[in-house]
Amino acid sequence: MNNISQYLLGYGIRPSIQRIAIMRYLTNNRTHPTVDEIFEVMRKQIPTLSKTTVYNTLKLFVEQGAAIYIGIDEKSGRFDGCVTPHGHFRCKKCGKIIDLDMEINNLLPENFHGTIDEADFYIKGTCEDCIVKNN
Amino acid sequence: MNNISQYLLGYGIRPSIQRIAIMRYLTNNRTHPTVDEIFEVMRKQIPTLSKTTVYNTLKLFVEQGAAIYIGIDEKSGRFDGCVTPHGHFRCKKCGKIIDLDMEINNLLPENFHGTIDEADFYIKGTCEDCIVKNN
DNA sequence: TTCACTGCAAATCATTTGCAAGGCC
DNA sequence: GGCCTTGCAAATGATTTGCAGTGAA
Repeated sequence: MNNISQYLLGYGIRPSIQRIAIMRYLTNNRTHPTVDEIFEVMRKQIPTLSKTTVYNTLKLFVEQGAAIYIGIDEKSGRFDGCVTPHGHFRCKKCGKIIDLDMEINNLLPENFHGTIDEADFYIKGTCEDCIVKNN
Repeated sequence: MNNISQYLLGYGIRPSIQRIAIMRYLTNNRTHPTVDEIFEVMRKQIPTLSKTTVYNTLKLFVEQGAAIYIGIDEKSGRFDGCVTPHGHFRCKKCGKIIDLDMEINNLLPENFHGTIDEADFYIKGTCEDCIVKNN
């Protein structure tokens, strides 16, 4: 019983081989991958893996709160294994997504009276690396 | 020459019948509609209207800065004719999207050094109406 | 044995593209 | 005439669904 199994169990998720592998990938690689990126990398380790399972698994993770869905990319959804509230920046040049440390809950407007399940701050522009490279 | 034509010309967009109608719809109805919602309403006024034209037009508006794309809905893109920076809240119960008045540019983290093209603050949860109705 | 999980294939849905016709300068 | 705009149909790509096989409690 490894710590990823423990993590999943803490969110009420049964740890199967596939689920452990996908969660391990998410936590080891903070690249905010798409379903396809996860699938392509994981199939090398688990050749029988189906893309449906990747979809199922990520959907389950998000529903149970073990991962978060990031909608900053218009083309396809991205996922983050870090569930602590923070913002996201996407570079329009290189496509990279960078985490922004922000206390999002402090930023809520005063005149807002609903309950909050999720909050994300999305920024798009050009990252420092691309500015330096003059891309 | 009406004021919507003027508005579009100010963004370098030639005002065709379709473009004026779609921009008028966006500014008169602050409902953050999807392409499909716009198409269904507009085809009653312009029966020959094609969904492709709605896509083309909204894409052009966003490129030219006359409207903004809202990625808060995982299913499909939404659009806002108000280009002044502000946040968005989506109620998970009724699906409604509400504008949040916020000076988004004041919220950027200090350690961030990229350039910014777009910024949006997304919140999801339950709106006041749905809380009152106990939906 | 039962029930959850997996994986394949087919279906669906949003969006894009190719291309021909129409309209404006 | 030439170019921009439009609209239809087909293509694409992401995601979901149906269903049968597998495996673990």
